[in-house]
Amino acid sequence: MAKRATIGDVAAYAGVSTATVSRVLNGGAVAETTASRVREAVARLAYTPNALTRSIFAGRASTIGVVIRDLSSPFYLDLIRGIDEVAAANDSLVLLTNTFRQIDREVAQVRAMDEQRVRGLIVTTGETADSRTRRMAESGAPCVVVARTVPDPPPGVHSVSLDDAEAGRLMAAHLTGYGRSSVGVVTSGRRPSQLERTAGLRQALAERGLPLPEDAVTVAESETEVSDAVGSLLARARNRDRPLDAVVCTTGRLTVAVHSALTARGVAIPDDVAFLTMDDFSWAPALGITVIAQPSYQMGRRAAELVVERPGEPVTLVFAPTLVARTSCGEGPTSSRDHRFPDR
Amino acid sequence: MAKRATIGDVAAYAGVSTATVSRVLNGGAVAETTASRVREAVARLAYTPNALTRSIFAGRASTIGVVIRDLSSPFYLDLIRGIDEVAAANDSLVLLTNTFRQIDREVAQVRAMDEQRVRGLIVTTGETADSRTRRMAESGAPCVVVARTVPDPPPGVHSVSLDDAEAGRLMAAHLTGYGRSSVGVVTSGRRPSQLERTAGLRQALAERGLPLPEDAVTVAESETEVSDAVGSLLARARNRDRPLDAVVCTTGRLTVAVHSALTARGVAIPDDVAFLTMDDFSWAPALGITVIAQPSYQMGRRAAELVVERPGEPVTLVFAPTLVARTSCGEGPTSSRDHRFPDR
DNA sequence: TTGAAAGCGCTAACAT
DNA sequence: ATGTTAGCGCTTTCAA
Repeated sequence: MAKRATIGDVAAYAGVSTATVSRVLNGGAVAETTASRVREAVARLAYTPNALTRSIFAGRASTIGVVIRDLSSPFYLDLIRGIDEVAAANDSLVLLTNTFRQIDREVAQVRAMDEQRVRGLIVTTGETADSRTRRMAESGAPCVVVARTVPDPPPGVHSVSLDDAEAGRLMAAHLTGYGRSSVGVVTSGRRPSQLERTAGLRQALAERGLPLPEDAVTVAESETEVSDAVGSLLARARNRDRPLDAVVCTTGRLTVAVHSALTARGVAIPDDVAFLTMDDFSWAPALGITVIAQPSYQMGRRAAELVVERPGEPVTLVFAPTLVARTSCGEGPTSSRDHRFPDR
Repeated sequence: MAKRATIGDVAAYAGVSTATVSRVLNGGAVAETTASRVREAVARLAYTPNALTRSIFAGRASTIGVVIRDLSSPFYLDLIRGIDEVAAANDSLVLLTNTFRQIDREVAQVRAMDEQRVRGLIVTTGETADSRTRRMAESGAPCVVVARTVPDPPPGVHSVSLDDAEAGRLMAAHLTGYGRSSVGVVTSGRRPSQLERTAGLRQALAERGLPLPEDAVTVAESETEVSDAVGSLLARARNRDRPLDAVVCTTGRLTVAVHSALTARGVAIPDDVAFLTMDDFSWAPALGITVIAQPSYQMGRRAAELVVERPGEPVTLVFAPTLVARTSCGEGPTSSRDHRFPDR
């Protein structure tokens, strides 16, 4: 196992001091003849500077930490792509971890990022990790919370999120515009974003004189729970005068599962029920599924830019959702060509 | 911007030496009373050890570098999930970059990983970066090449790949078993894996007396080129006695595009042509698309394990592809229930 | 223009 | 059981 050349080796080989080598590497005043001798030595010894040691001086690493809850969600994938692009343009690498939706991992991983002295942190975690992100921000590492707003953020703590209530409202407007009035919801738990989407939907429905009763909202934490959730929605409707004519899914993660559960039960989309879900995805055009899209790639870019640009005041960025109409809610008044996905 | 507490601050606060603090942190022999005083100081000062400085001693960071060609491919996503899982179990973080299929980025990013003194590297790059990975391996950072085998690998350089020729053979066997004989291929360029899949397909077809002429194989590098590729396949078939009855796509990245191109031209699957593609994906069951699946998650795990376990001899792991039969090649002899995806 | 030397935050011999 | 000291690989004064 060959030892790596250090700056000292290069200096010795070139017959200069380490200070001189450092200068030619980082651009100081060096005579051209000396410099070329050093470059020669660098090449000969295949010297690769140690970024770790370098960071010790800067006080911080050049990496951007990213803690993702669920790598399998298309939203997060595009988010990462956006982050990565900005990082690459700023000579940063991305230190990535996946929490697999486990809170204890979230905390451990944010701590690990802190230990790595990341230049900044982008997290999609719950509030549990907030105390640490605050401390990190204090010590000079900007933290950007994604998919959630932070109440009363201190300097250095920013957030990038979607206008979730508006997403719910868009859903209501679209559905009612297509003549649907009895909506069932599959949602995925207690996260603020989930709750606000449902709340926005409920409010906008109410404004149109349509109630969204509590038992028309079912919770499915995982894909396996979706089938039951959809079943209960369908069963509930059967006991009423007004049959279910629309199913809304508030998280892109469960789109496949909800769609499958509906299809498996012989429900025709959109003839029996309209189907409307969150987050655009590559197969949505082919399947004709109408979605509320988040500009996830842009959100990733902006999050990374906040890390790089380190604004003095806390920044709260709320992005607007857009509805991409296809055919899963029926053929409606306006039918425009659909070439919206992908958005890069 | 509050300065961070260092080990020296903790030592001073607790009235001990830095060596003692280091011992309680890393488990040396310390009197319980002293230790608790130190822990108290750690808590008071919110001391978080600097992993960077630590790595300087170890000679290496605790991070695993991962260079991915295309984050948007489902194959790579699951690969990363596997890597991340193993990394987390070994107190490692994943340093991730996306090359966006640009060769110059590949080289720069592998170099960046080297500078970060990653504990090991997992790359999906072309041969261009091989000289560097060899050097990294020499200096003690195991490198695992994914989706490609490395000819004559030196110690520390491993590979994890799919038996691509076998994938092609599986395709041929399935298609012919379902009575298809005139196959068209959409492939994505000159990568070895792509070529071998086509070669395997051609060979197995030939064994059954079915030629796969050169012009039945079209290349589409990007999604936008797919429509033309599919068009030329269809046009070519029209000028022959035997119409096209199967379309094969050799890369999961282009599945949507090929499927859409076919559908847009009014081609019925599987009635007009059978459709067979690479890589399982979450919508495949719903769409009834038959695929050749790679155990991408397992491949990620094994790749990361090679980094962690650092075997002395070069390891070449070739995984077997499996065909997941659904309905896109027609209803065939054996129809088994399909619950294969996901595989975690 | 260049070198000597101090020091970044931490660990690991070596003493005590 | 604890402290002292010498680095790890690099940058950066401060002199020369």
